[in-house]
Amino acid sequence: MKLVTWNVNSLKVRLPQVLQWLESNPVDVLCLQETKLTDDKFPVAEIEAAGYQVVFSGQKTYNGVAILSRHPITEVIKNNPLFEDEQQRILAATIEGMRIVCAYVPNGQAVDSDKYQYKLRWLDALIQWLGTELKQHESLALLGDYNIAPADADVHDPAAWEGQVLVSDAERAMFQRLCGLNLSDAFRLFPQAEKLYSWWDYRQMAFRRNRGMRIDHILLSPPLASRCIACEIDKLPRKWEQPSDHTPVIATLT
DNA sequence: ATGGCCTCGGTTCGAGGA
Repeated sequence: MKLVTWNVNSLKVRLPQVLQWLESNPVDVLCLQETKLTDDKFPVAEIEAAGYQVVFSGQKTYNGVAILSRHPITEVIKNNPLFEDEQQRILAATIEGMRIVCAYVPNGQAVDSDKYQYKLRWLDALIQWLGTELKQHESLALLGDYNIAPADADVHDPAAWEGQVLVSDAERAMFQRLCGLNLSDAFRLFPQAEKLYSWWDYRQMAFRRNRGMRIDHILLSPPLASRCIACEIDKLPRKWEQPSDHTPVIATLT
């Protein structure tokens, strides 16, 4: 069983890459963020032709999430019922007995901005809601672009980023509260090489210099964590022409 | 020192991302 998250930064632009990646990486569940498509423009036919069922929740220009699955998708929820939000950032569904939550956490822009306060409120509400979801679904996976680098090991230059958005104490405390729901960071269940990241800025040749951050995560509740045998970041699509600035993160379960 | 890119909408520049 393979569960994947990938912020594609426009599915309109990246659909060929998503299909190409799936061809060489057949997976069970693929959560996408930043589709940037209204639902009427979502490429359902192309994705179904590739052998996947799909649910999605989008809006114009910004945000937008989708879940692709080899298996039947049921109990779909769009957005957090505890948090009034015009932005389409959450999609939850039950697949093969697992509660799959696809999340695009707000970026936050800067720690002194309104968007940062929105990010913290959004995360607080997510934690509240996941608490209730976990009571109903023992096997839960939260996959997505968290826009949080949980520790300095997840940041190419911790000193330069200290206190900034994506690494601030308040954001990291939110990540720890998520883990406090008894969710495990799949990536850290295993020994990993140093300086592995999931996002690199398009500017400054950041990818070539490996100046990145690990901000895309897969958190697993205990029954799924105990089944998890690997978690990897696939850097290959970041090397393609016209790439997303994020790469897929893959958890393999027995 | 600063910003350096990409996407979108809608026109050729601003907003947002991270």
